[in-house]
Amino acid sequence: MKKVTIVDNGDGCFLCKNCLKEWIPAILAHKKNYKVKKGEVIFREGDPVKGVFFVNNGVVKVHKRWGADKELILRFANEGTIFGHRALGGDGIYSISATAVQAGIISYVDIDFFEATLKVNADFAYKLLLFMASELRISERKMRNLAHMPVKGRVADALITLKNQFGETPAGFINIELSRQDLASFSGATYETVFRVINELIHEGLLVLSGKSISIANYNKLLKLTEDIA
Amino acid sequence: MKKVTIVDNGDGCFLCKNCLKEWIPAILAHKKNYKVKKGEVIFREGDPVKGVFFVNNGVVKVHKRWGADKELILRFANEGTIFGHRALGGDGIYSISATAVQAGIISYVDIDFFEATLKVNADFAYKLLLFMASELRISERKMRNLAHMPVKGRVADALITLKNQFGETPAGFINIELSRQDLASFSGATYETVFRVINELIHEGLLVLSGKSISIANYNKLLKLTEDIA
DNA sequence: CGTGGCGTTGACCGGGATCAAGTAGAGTGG
DNA sequence: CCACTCTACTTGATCCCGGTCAACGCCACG
Repeated sequence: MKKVTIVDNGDGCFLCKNCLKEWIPAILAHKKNYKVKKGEVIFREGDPVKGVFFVNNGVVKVHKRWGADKELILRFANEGTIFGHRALGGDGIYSISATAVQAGIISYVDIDFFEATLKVNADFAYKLLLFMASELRISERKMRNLAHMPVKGRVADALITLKNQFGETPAGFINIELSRQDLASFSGATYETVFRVINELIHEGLLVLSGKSISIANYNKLLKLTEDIA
Repeated sequence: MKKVTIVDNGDGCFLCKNCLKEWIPAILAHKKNYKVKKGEVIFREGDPVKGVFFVNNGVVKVHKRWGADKELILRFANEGTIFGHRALGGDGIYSISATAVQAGIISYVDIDFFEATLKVNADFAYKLLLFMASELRISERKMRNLAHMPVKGRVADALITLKNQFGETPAGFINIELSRQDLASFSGATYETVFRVINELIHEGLLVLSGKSISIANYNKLLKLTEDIA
């Protein structure tokens, strides 16, 4: 995290939009806010762990590298979502990277304070626990998909996930601006393949494009591609 | 879980061999022990969630199906390890299956009691939290590997993982009896491919076989296959 | 003795990665 | 306003890893 601008616009909801309002006061006193630009790296695999982050505003991708020029995007964190918490109890080194894909404001809480809060506050720990259990279920599904589901299904799954997480614009387009490269990394496939697959999906009438924006034209058929009855 | 034998041999360590001894008394009072046979299904994807399990003894595979005849083994739980905890906060349906791969004794704690314990006991919740953070890191690494690492590397990684988790016999063989099919499912590849890859590794002098038992003959070279410098 | 499960091996082939090359837009400087 | 560069998008050609299918050997077991 280099040359970030410190801002202090106070509020915003953490961890999960609705469930943790009661703990914000404790955390508020100990957090710092940073403004991040699009594409800005927040932390990188191999960096020493300093704290835990929350997205106040904007979108952050959590990703993991392979070799020099391959990555897998594990998830996107948007407004109200924690990230960097996987570092808890680890070896003090981030095992993943976090990069802003849309400009925004992120909050930072140092790891010691965060751990202390968790140890003292069973309800808070419990909520985080549930969140992590849910992340684990998502991870396991994604692992299974990467192992067995063809690319077409994975792209469909990625689009559905994005729609669910970010919603749609009034015009019906998935409400996130994502480079094709990022969509590919999120699907676990190459740029070119994802491109071709999206074209297929358009020709089959499941998707509609407008510039870079993607709209799901036939949700049910798209969903069917993610099922395992092949 | 059908026609299991209830036994009561009392002790054994949970969650993590060394860290949770102090909480055992509370859980002991509310757990039941079951004897499981090799190959016995403990619960299945789609089953309603009733509780959380611990392995007292034996080995359990946690796996997820794809279609009729494909699966991915997510992890193995051995002595002292919790499983089924991902169901916490979910929709009340197991998203994965658990099957004994070696006969043993498992403990069962019903979900309500387990949740109540977590909510009341911050330290306990914290320990479980750390465990889940570690599982998340492992999952993410595995996802990345499934997306980008060739099968040979994944098999190498699987063997190293097994060695670390189960140790070696005095003769230097990985101390778990695993069908080739399970090894394949754990590596995220097919039976035949894994077979060929293991042959390669033997010819290259990295592995030695004795019946079904596998011994790692050159750990460093094996490890090198799991690195991303390709 | 059959029979069924697992191990073993070869032949085939297709999905998707890789490579290469062309196009279009967005900023930049003259 | 135009040339120039750079990055992202688009598309075709090729290749190969690894999945699929099929066949056979082997041993355990009813």
